[in-house]
Amino acid sequence: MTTKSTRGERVPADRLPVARVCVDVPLPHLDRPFDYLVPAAADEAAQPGVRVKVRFAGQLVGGFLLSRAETSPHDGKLAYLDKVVSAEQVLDPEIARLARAVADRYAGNLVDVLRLAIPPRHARVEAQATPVPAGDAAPPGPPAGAGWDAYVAGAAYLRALAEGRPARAVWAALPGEDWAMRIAEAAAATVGAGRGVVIVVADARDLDRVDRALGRVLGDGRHVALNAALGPAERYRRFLAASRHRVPVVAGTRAAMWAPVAKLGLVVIWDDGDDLYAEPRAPYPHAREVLLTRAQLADCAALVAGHARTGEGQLLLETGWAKEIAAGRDVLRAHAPAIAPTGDDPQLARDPGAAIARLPSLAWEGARQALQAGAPVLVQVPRRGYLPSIACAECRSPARCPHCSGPLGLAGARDVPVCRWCGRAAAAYACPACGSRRLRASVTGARRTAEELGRAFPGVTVRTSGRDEVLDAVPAEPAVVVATPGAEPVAAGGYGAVLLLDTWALLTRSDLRAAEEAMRRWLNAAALARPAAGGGRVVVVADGSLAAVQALIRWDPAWFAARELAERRELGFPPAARLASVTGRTEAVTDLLAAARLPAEAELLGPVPADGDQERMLIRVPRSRTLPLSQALHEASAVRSARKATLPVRVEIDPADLF
DNA sequence: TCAATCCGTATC
DNA sequence: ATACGGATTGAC
Repeated sequence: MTTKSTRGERVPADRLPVARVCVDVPLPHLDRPFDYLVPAAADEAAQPGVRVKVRFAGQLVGGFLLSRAETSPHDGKLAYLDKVVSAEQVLDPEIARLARAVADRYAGNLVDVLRLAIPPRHARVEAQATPVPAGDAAPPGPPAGAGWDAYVAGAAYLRALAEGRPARAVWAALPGEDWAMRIAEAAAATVGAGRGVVIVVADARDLDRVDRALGRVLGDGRHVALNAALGPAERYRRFLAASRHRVPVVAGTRAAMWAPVAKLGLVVIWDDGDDLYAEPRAPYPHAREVLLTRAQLADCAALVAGHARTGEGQLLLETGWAKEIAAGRDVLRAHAPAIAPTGDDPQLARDPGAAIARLPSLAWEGARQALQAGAPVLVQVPRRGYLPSIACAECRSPARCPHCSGPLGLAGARDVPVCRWCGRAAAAYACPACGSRRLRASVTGARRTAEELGRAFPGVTVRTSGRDEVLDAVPAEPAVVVATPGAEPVAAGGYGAVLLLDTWALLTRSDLRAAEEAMRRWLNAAALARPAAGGGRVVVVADGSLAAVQALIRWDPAWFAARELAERRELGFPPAARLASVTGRTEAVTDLLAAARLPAEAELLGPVPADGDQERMLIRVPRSRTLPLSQALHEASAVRSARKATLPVRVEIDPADLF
């Protein structure tokens, strides 16, 4: 592969002698292709998508060959490619376009996105022939699609996939749904049309479910699972299985959204509200947005799925970009458990001595009956560690800034609430819902629940599933299963009862998405219960008049999402508006914003203090101004980096943590 | 007048 | 990071 030869003997390739290269230098002002000459000896290997080494500003750096051209617009003389690292075309043209679009949208660099999209090379793996991937050896299973008949537009959607049409849907999965199997069926329909599929789930446990379902529906060797936990060799091996088009279907956690497949026909994201979908590395793209962009660019089908519905999912429906797939009320009634609220007493909840008081009698009774009937009981408790926020002491509405609707917090030891977004003090705060002027801090959840419940139900097995140790499944026998959100094991035959405790801690988080997130977690847990006809019941320990609780009781995620979106329109929050955050030392933030030619509609909020000696500014624009905003911020970053500004500034579009 | 050095800027 | 060009300085 080496193109090195004796000095001076290199000649350019006859045809398309120019290689357009994305160099591995993550500086915003160098975020554009650079042209190099292809030595004749490297002509064959220097195909679009290969890794190359080039001399750039005196240094040897890596890069990706984006395309070949006959001529270059560059005035100066071109240098030769130093070498083609390997002939493996790891950057698919579809992914190259996607990565550029994502970089543009998130005010980031192409190289940064490519680093997220393409796993590090493993030469030994690359030299091997791609093996047929291992999977559950089983003959292709049930006839695809029957399970989709329960949904109003379900059968039509599968038909569209089978015909290779770019159908886009937001799917509200029924409680108790074998969603992994439905997704596998959708994948099979798409594969049947000769197209590829990319499926993204939030964590390893969900991936296992999808992996098994795909094995059953597609048979062996038709898909790979890309797990973030894989070692570098296996990760690259599976990436190559997709990249070399050995499999039509890729399923995986976040990074799998970049997986190349031949003739992409469908992208799927399950439970798109999960915060694991927010990429923690620059430029911080969200998996849902990446996949929707991908579907848009590839003109393929998309499926945004979950028991819950996010504001973003709702927006896709309201703008007409996607169609709804949901079950009718009668079908829903047949699948849903009986759900009832029971008030909690905040005084008792705060008293560490009142252990059993956290289990109101309705919840206790529901659990007891389920255990007696021989069924397991799921108890969901929040994880500790949420940011303390403040809420009305009377009606518990989260306290929001009268000026910009940002969350109020208590700064320092004083009692004056201060907005976390715009920094204004709200000394005269009165609750807009009930008029009360009394405020209280929210409490965090407790982890002693397992022991407490052990005492509440003597003789019953108590199992826990949480961050440290996650249970996949529990048998259909009496047991109390205490789990944190996202770690709920599936129960064979469903839980007899699901108890949602300490909801207060979830609902009063100062996060913009607190209610949406609480709703999502409750629905995901409640979906594991048996149908009401089979004795399944859910008890949510929360005020029954709260909208999220109402939506849960009626199992109406659509109503709740529409309400949330309407509220965010009112308040100017994402996804109804676009927000960017700029975080860094004061001088740096000021410097960047001074250089930024922001859209005329841009509204600046802040500054507010951030970690360490940093501060944060928020910039709000209408959704339609997203690209001008990103472009302005990227350009301003470019000006700073060209000037060798040393103080770092972090730019995020639609930041995941809006406090 | 020329060479050594400094500074800013582009990096193909 | 490094390399190059134009400006600047200093010695003859």
